[in-house]
Amino acid sequence: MVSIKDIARAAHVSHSTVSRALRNSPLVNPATSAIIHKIAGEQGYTVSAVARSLVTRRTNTIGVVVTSIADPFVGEIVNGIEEVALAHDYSLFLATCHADPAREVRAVRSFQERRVDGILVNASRVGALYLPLLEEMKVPIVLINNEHPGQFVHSVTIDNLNAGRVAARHLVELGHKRIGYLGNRFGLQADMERFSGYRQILEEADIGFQPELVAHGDGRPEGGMTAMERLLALPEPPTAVFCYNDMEAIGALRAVREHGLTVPGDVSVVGLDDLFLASYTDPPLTTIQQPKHQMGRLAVEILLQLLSGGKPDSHVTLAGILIVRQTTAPPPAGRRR
Amino acid sequence: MVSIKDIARAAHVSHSTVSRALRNSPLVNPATSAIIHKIAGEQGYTVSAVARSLVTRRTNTIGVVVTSIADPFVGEIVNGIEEVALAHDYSLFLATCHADPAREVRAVRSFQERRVDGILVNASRVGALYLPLLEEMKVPIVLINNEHPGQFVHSVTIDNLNAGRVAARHLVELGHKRIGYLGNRFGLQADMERFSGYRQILEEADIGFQPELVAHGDGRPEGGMTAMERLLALPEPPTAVFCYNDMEAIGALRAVREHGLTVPGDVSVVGLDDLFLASYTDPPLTTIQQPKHQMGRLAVEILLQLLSGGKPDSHVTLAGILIVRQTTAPPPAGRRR
DNA sequence: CCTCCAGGTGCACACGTTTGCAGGTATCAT
DNA sequence: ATGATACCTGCAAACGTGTGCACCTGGAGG
Repeated sequence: MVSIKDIARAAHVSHSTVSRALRNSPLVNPATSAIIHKIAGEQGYTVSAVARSLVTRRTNTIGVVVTSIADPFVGEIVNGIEEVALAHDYSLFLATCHADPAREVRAVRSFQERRVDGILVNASRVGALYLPLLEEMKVPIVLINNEHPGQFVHSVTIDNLNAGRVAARHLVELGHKRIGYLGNRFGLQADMERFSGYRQILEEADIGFQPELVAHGDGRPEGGMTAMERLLALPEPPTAVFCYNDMEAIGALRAVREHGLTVPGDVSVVGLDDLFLASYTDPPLTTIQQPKHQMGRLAVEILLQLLSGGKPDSHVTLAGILIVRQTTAPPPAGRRR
Repeated sequence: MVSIKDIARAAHVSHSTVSRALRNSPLVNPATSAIIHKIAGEQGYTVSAVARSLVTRRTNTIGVVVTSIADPFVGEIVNGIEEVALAHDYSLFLATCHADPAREVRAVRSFQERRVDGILVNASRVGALYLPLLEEMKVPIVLINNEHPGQFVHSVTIDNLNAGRVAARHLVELGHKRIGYLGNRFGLQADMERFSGYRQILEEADIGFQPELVAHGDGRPEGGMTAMERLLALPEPPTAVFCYNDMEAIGALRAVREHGLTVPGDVSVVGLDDLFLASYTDPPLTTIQQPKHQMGRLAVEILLQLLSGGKPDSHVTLAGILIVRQTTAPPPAGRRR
């Protein structure tokens, strides 16, 4: 592996000059610089980021910890992250935790050792556990889809409360009276907030909250399916459900289908996320669009501001948008009052 | 940021001893080791991986370049990669190239600078371009889902040819005579091989290859949909299609639906990949299962063998398995001969 | 001819580790 | 008392790069 000293020897200059030349410093004579560049090219030199990082105390890396990279939702967020990271010449360390706090702290600890410039966390389950640790390390951290009270912590989320309200209101306006909520038992705050929004609308519409219409899945199709089956087994099942996310909604669609009912004829379904596949369900899914890509971008931008000494807003919330497709309709005639 | 020298000062020993103690070297006295560990804990010391890497000439990182991390297929592969990487204390650099050769070489170059111990590439479009460059760098590289003749290059793929054969044979055995192929114009070898398998079976079954029954998408639902529309617009459309992957199959399902036809009543559909969502399409998708997770795992394992001086098989191919769900059935009665 | 200045270059140290080698101190056998 | 041995510790060099500072050279101005 060729180093700047090798080049220095070949060019009959000191390694300092080589270092400067390769970084295109104006201090070095254009002629010698040209020679150095030429030799560097011939020898196939590539600078060692690790040696550079040691002296500059900057690694130009950011650590990203997510629940599961196989989840399309986080995939799109990471896509956004990668995009702006690349644009600023930052590289990404990726770690998954699969909702396991132990793995999450392990990932963060590993990032520490690697001296990442900043950390992005999607769906933290522990937070409090290692956040104090990070504070003393002074590694800026941005939470995605998860807020945390600490004053050194920044976050970007969607407005979950409002998303719940918008979804529920859509169903109310269609004339539904029995509206279920398919939650996510691993959803933490996000689940609570979406539920709150849903409940608020029910109260405001004088429909009232009916606890038996709430079931919890696991955020994935399987969980959505079994949760929906529970609701369909009720003596008087709901005519509409608002799902924690699109994945559960997909499971719900299947449950309805297997129950011999149709969507939206017998029951309306609203998702949340607007994954690419929401357009390809049958029928196409009505959902709340979450600006996943933008969330990723924004998270990195906040991080970069922090790194350059800026003082960005500590908690950014984005609005979700209702996308009406074909899984929602007025309740079946026999069930209207 | 506290270093090993700070601890040395506090413990009244040399930094060498601290280094050894923290790595639990048997050379150091258990008593002093205990003191050092205690102080290190109090001061919140974490070793600097970058300084260590500089001297050990190992970074314990591996670079992963993929087309798009938002693609569920690559997501599952990366999941497998991450799993065994974590188990061996390797961290992952992630970069996406979006099928852009320029971005791909840029990613690889960045990995070079970061001195990754090895590189994993999913779906290379250039390969030849930077592979020679890598050879002289002696960075082991494993291609996933893409072979390359170079003798220093390793790869893991599924048996595409056989996958094409299995899919086509399944349709032939159901009685289909007009079987279409929905390819991927960006699929390169994989597309060619799957197509070849499909074509072989048609020849062997004395059905013969009909060029008009082949259309190409882009590997995503949109592309699959428009390609399928072209086939459906034929005077005598196919009664079955084999799709390059599940994503295109999902698009195909939608095209059929919007054309007023049913699956599998009017046309059968076979996908390839067996994404998690294949179970949740309507009807659930018949497909060839690709061992995505295992491919990721295997790729890393090969890499690790290379890193420890082993000589693993350079080209591993895995078998796909036909998963029959509900998108395939005999052709409609009127169309049978 | 002397002085000054600007443009280039090199010296030396720093960054935080790891590690071969030498040295130092007990303990023990001779 | 001397030597050998085992155990522990420190010295110093190395990894590859960046950078403040001093130095040198040549040319311009006085």
